Amino acid sequence: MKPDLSNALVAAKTLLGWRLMHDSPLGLTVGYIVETEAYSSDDAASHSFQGITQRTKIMFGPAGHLYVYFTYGMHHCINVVTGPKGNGQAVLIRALQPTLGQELMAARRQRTNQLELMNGPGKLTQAMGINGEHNGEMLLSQGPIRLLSGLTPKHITQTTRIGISHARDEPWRFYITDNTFVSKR
DNA sequence: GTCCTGATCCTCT
DNA sequence: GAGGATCAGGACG
Repeated sequence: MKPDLSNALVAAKTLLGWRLMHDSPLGLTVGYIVETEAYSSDDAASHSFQGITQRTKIMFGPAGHLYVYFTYGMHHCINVVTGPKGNGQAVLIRALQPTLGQELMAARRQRTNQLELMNGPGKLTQAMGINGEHNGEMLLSQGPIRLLSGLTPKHITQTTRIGISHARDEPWRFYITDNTFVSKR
């Protein structure tokens, strides 16, 4: 079973309720995807807007790969590449609900509050042990980081994206309604 | 709860 | 050289 990654907007909604798994040397961590943002090819807020660069070339590759970038001098964020090859779309994973490996997540995060393990894009990469080494990983095969089917959310809330200065009025952020593990309501 | 700030460095112009 | 798809902690109320 594979998610519909034909375009970023569809994929951002589809991926809610899917699980992200990382089978690392230290142990297994898994969480439900509860919050996403879509970044399209003609989107001024997208890293791909300026065209292919060393950093963004993964975004222009085939769908289903992991795009990892480093921001604010200290945080990694992860995206699922979507759309046709050469188009430059992706879905940012903003929050996960922990389901397996909470002890390892807590150790990596130096936090024990379950709600604060992965309720933000920088937090979840730290909790899951994902960094720049994983840029380009294939998520739909038997690699160390994978997408697994999960639940179908009852209700989805659509709203504007967080932390951007361009295209800030576009309602391209999605989260599972009433889920307590999202980054912000 | 809200607001403000410092930390810290990669990427592209 | 500027800016960034962030986070945590402190001040304040």
